[in-house]
This record gives sequence, structure tokens and C-alpha cells, in this order.
Amino acid sequence: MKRIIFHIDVNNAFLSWTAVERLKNGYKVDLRTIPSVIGGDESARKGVVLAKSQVAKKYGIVTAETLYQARCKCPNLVIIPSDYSIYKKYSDELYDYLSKFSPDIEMFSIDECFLDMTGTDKLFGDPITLAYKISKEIHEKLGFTVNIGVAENKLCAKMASDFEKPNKVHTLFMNEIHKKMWPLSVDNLFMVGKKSADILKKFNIKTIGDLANADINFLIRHFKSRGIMMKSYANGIDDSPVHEEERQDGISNSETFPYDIYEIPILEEKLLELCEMVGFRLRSMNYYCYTVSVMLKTSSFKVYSHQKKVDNAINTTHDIYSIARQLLKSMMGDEKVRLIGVRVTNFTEKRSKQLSLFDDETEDFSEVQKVVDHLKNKYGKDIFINATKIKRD
DNA sequence: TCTGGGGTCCTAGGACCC
DNA sequence: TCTGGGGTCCTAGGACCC
Repeated sequence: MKRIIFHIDVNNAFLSWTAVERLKNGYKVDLRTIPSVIGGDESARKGVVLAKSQVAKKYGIVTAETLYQARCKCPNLVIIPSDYSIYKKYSDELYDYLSKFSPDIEMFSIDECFLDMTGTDKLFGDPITLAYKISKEIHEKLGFTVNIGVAENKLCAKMASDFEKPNKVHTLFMNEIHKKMWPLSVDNLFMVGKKSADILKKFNIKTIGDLANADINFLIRHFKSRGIMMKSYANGIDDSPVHEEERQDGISNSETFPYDIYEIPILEEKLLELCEMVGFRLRSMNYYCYTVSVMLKTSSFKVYSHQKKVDNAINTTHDIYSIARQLLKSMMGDEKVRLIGVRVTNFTEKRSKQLSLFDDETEDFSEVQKVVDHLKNKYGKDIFINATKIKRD
């Protein structure tokens, strides 16, 4: 049976959702009708544009540029800080609404969903008509617009939803690929980023059609296994299933400093804060981790990472930090640091408690940690600050 | 241009074991 | 002392995504 897959993509998600939320809260101005962006902290001079209104786009503002640059292009730009609780709320609403149409639903990111609609035509009728109906209902009930791609697999559905925006339904069936997808520039293809596109263009592979017909041996030589994937995608081939989201593979937090740092105590203080954030998230998922890694970005934007695997899974801030701190020490060189990050991976649900002769049982902070987390959940994350901070103040 | 933050997957090379 | 080949695990780094 021919598969039918929908890809639903929220138009300017963060900005649209913020606009809807504000209208609900009594604001008179719809952010979507004025030059506005969602961005980080402008004062710390490290914020970038995360999402923009169509009006802001007309000023030439692009995603990921600094707020400073954006403000130069449009002095009366309205900048709203990001608020993940709002995005989560609308993302959940969208998911709940879409779940009515198929049990096979996959949340691909906070603002994108795949639906496997294969065989549902007896229930809902013609898929394309249904896509228009879903799009209209989302606008009416939830207040924001979406693009919907309709195709025979996930790749093509995703490519289709990316065609013309906003508030559009597009199809990309197998017999439309040469007409609708092949003329596009290679960098439009999912999983072909800037680096790969640059290499391809050097060899005169400029469009997705060129890539689809490129020599497979040439692609493997330059891109290894990704070469095979790229050629399949360019031909619209993808048989991956729509599945429920599986459990997360890792948790990370990182922070860019407003200036370059080389003092170890300052780095350690930030590192501890990050371990606290990562640990808190890990514990709220009831997981333990085996691997901790630390990432540094230097002032010249070179990225380093070191990781360490432990025999007994851990989840307290104390345990994560003691490993992270060793890692940081092992990687500090002469260069100043611009960004520091902590990541935990290799999860397990239960702690494999195998106390070795050398473990000190009094070092087990899990019970204390539970109480601290509970209080944080109840009264907010800021009720505890770490002792190293108090000393510094 | 002067470059955020949170993720996933892949690969190469070294260590170690048999 | 000089030494093969396969397998697995771990680490560091790169590319890509939203």
C-alpha cells in the first residue's frame, strides 16, 4: 500500500506562539504584524535572533544573527526574550490536536510533527483535502498557522512543508520529485549542510537533481556513509518509520561568556552551575548517567571536548561536578575560553550500586539531593545557591 | 558578519583482550 | 624479542539538525 505521511511545521513557531500568548493576556498589538524577533539577552551582548516576524524579515533580519546587527537594520525592532514554558504549552496543544488523526505520530522537534496517515482515507477521505482542513482548524482553534507537507515518506513530507511559507499545504509525491525538488539548490536538501554543499558545488553538483544523478563512488569517497544517504535523499528515497519519540540520549547545558575567560576559578564556578542544571534535569527524568563530558570553545572558536565514562552510574551534582572538574583541568591550555558546556550521556534507570572497597559511603548525596530537588521544584530553582558562590560575593 | 543553545549521529584512532 | 588479526570499548572531533 502506498504510504501517506504528513509533516506539520509551525510557521515562525517561537514568535507566533509568543504573539498568541500575548493576545490572550490582553496585549493589543499582534507581534506578527510589527517588526519583532525572539532573542536572547541583548544586554549581555551575546543574544541572537531565534525567530522573526514576516515584517522583520522585510528589513533583512535573518535567524541566528546578533540582536545588535538586527537592531542596526531596524532601530524600532521589538525584541522579546525566549520563554520555553510558552513553547512547550503550544507544542503540547498541537500534539494533542494532531493525535486525533493517527496513532502513529512523531514529535520531530518542538515545532514539527510527522503523522503516518497511511490507510486513513476511509476514515477521513482524501488526504490533501484533510491536510487543508487540519491547517484551517489549527489556525482557528490554536491561533497560529502551519505548513503541511504531504508525501509518501518522511523525507519528502519534510521537504514539501519547507516549500513556500506561511500557511500552505504542499505535496511531494514520487512523480513530482524531478519537477519540484530537483531544481532546488543542494543545500536545501535535508542533511546537506554548508560544509557538504561547498564541497559538492566545487565539483559542479549544484542542484538536488545533480546530486541525485551523481556518481555514488565519488560521493562515498568524499562523504563516507553520508554520501549514500545524500544520494538516496536526493532521489526522494526514505523508508524510515514514523515512531513515538524515544528516550533522550543526552542532556547538556552550555553558556557563552560575554567576554573571554582564562581564570580557572571563574570557569569552575560556571562549570558547577552547569552541572547543577544538567544534574537537576537528569534526576527529574529519574535517570543516572555513565558518561560526563565537558566542552570548551576558545576565543578563536575552536571547540574541544573531553569525556569520561564511570563504572557506577551517577546523578548527583556533586558526582557530576567532580568528574567535570577533572576533565576541565585536563583540557585547559593557554587559550582563553569563550564557552563552557557540560553533557551527560549513557543513561540508565537504576543505579548499579556496586560499592567498591574504595568507595566512601558517606559521599552518597542522593538522599540530600532528592530533598533539594523537591524544594527547587516547589519554590523555584534559585532558592539554593552554591557555597562556592557565597564565598565569592 | 563576529558568530546562542540543545541535540543526534558518524568516524578515526588508541587501548585492550584473546 | 618481535610480533598477526579480529573484536570491542572508549575518546575526541566533526557535521548536521532545529
